[in-house]
Amino acid sequence: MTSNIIDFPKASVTCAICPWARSCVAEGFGPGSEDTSAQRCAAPTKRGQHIIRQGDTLEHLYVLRSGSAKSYFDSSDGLEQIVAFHYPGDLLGFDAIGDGTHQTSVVALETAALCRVPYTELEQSMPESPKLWNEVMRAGARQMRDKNVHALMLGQKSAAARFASFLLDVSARLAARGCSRSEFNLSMPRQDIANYLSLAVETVSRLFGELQASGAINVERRFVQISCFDTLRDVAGDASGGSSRAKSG
Amino acid sequence: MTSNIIDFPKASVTCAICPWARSCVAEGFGPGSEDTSAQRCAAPTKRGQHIIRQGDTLEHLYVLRSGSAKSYFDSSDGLEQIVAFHYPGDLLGFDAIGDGTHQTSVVALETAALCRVPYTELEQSMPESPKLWNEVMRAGARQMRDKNVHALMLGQKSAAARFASFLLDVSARLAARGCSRSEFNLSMPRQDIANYLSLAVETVSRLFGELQASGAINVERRFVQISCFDTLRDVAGDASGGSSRAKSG
DNA sequence: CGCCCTTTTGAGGCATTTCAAACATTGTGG
DNA sequence: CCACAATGTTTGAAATGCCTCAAAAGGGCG
Repeated sequence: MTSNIIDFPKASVTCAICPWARSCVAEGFGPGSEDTSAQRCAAPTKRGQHIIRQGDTLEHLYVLRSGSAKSYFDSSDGLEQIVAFHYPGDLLGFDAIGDGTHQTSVVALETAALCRVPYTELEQSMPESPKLWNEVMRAGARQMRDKNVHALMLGQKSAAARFASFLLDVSARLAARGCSRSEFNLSMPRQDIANYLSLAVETVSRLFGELQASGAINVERRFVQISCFDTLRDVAGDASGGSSRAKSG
Repeated sequence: MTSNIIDFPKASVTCAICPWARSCVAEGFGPGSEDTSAQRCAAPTKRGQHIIRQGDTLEHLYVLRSGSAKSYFDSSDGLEQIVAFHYPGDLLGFDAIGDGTHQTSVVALETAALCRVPYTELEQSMPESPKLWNEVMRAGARQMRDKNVHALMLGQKSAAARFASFLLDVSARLAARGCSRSEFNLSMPRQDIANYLSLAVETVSRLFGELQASGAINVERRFVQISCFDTLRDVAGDASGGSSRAKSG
């Protein structure tokens, strides 16, 4: 078992039978959505393959149907920051709406199925399906909240607190998709966790070890079992010698 | 001179005479926008007053017309992170669209004029004015890009690089609004700069001193003169002993 | 089976924080 | 208009959390 999320059927997928339809922004797209939705499903994407490349012109938005992905941002000076991990139901590519150019790259962390939504088509459907647009906008706004949480984590929390927050976050996201909240496989390498949390890989490795030693979790490579959520929440709060840096006026 | 932005007329303001209309998401709102726009202008807000409070139900979106503001996010554990500074033309409150609740607080940094847009009204106008909605969405997407840049800055750059990036960013934003890019007043205290960049106030103070000593800038309290943009760009890159922490796979 | 990527562990170093104190500025009431 | 308080800013010295460097052990895959 390497993936938490059951694979999505590869062909003839309709929103009607999609397990994620309820929480999916693509649901209800256009008139007669059951028929048209199938053709919007892109071919499965394997681990490491790019779904979106930073700098590309906006042609499609995507909805992740199965598997997982990361999106990252490259600066002009060669720095790279992973800004989000994605799970089924997530909208990919929203930031490209700003100026018609994708601002982040998105790459599959494991075999993934996608819905591909042509943006011009989506744009033209706006007057007749305001509800769908509202959904897209709401998905964007939710991502914005996530980014605020991420910024707070990077800015104000200690390494241990960031790490515990990350585990709780993954747990919650998987639980929201019907998986176990206490047992799951991380789909990303330590390196990606480190980058997302802005820590050194070695620090992440040590934090895994420390949390395991404390009895709060059990780790076997990428397989994680959470045995004490309270401990995790304590650490994620500001338990450790977390700096109280940069308070706001 | 404490403000870079000339004060906006307080009453009877119409989009037609608004200096920021071209880059404003509120422009073109509804039919007969010139007449209706005036009533959408909220009373001027003084320094320290809240425009939006985190947790409030979404009732209005706002457009900043003059002055400046900051938005910040409070975590359940009492931590606080400033996530953005705002200048005229900026849309405020987008993140509330996610679940109908404002996710960040917004407070004026100096006397500010605002356009207040009732959200239900805006929502109902969607079918007839898709262009406006597109503008709102684009504004949101641009903010998302800004947040990615912010995350990269917090995660990957040294204190000096963050600080130089900040000065260049403010300079660019003011320049885009017709102000001098090389001479301006910062509207926020050191404490807010420190929080936004996730540094200690003392570090920010020292960085001001160091950049001034290097001759790149001149500082007099909150008044900043940039004399060498190249130096600033160098520092903002990854010049100093910036950690190459957390590279992504 | 051997190569490469990932993960782990240890020891030392440094960037930035924390603590401490003085100074400047703004606002307020007498 | 001045005294006083509150806030904002600067500077110095010491402490520390996390990184960097170094090296080895553990899987995955051709």
